[in-house]
Amino acid sequence: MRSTAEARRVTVLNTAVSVFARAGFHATPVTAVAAAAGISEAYVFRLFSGKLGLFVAAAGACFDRIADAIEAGAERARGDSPEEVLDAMGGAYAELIADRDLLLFQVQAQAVTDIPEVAEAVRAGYRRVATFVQSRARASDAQVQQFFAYGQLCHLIVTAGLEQVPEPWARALTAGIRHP
Amino acid sequence: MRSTAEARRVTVLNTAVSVFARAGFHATPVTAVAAAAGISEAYVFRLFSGKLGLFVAAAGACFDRIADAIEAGAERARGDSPEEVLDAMGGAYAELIADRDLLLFQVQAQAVTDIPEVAEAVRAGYRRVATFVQSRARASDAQVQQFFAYGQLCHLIVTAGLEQVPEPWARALTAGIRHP
DNA sequence: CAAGTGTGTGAGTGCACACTTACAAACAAG
DNA sequence: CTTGTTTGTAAGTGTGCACTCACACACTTG
Repeated sequence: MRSTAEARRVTVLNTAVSVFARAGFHATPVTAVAAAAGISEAYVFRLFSGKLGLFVAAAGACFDRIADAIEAGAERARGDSPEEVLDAMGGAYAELIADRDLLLFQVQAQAVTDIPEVAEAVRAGYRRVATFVQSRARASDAQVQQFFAYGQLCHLIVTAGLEQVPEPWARALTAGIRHP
Repeated sequence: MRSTAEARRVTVLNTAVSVFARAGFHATPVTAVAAAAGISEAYVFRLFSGKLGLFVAAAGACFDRIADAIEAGAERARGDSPEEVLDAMGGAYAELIADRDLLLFQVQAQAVTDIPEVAEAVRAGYRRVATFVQSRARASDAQVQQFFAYGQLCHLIVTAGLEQVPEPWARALTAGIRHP
């Protein structure tokens, strides 16, 4: 049974990302993530230092998964040009967030950046992803900026459910965004 | 004293935007907006149908102010080309969100779109703004999309406090964004 | 087997907060 | 002045939830 606690932490973290993604930090009781993880609320509190510690750790797990996916995507690029590599990264990201948990968790995390620990976790996450994108794709500042701008646009499209809106303005905002 | 209630609603709504902007829907008690507005909590509940009604009404007020600012900005455009009009609109928006309340409220609203009434309010807000931008600037779908993508990027820059980060990746993301 | 260590929980505790109700003062109309 | 309406509040009420603690089972080590 050695070190099962560490294994627990990993599974709890992944379920925490999914559960927090739906209603956010303040609206989801830790009972909810405990139940989803199949353990008691008390044990979650033993595994993590309070609800905030759990959320911050979940943010780390979330950005880890995103960074891994983008790094893997870069490997599948057809060529070496910034455009090709960025395109491959974008495709990998689009594929990853198809289930929406990772995207919605990012939105929830950004909403509670008034908590310093969360703000730092968000910065750390984007630091990792952005530095990798910039160095790996050898992209210009403007290209990196555009990459993230359209990534953030996805947040709006998904949270507002714009794929379901047939009106022209919504079609304009969602045009060309990969499989939403 | 006739119809002071309606005037109250307006002032409460504007303070509600500011107060909700800081910590979001679930983390701000209606006591907080009541205190900021200088009235009792009980009266807020009489003026609006529950906390949710207050938040949805505040969202309406928030998007009204944004739409008004962008419409006014469009009037100040130097020329009639889509680029010039979009630039003027962007400038007006940048100026408006200098105090951050309107920007942060949008982030908070997007975070609670799991509540259908909020999702509809967000859609209604973007419907108004996006249709105006598209028709007034006579911009292409791609231009409108880019306009909103970089608007969403501002959400990330502000919530994560990227203006304060001197590292290259953060400089790339904030490059050229007007006075943050 | 006894003692220790790590994994796990049930049953609280206390507090914050959404919402209500009963009541009061200001003002208007007859 | 009385009656009615609107603006406003103080003082609850009930509930949900973060966090704790005492306790139990599993497994190891000597």
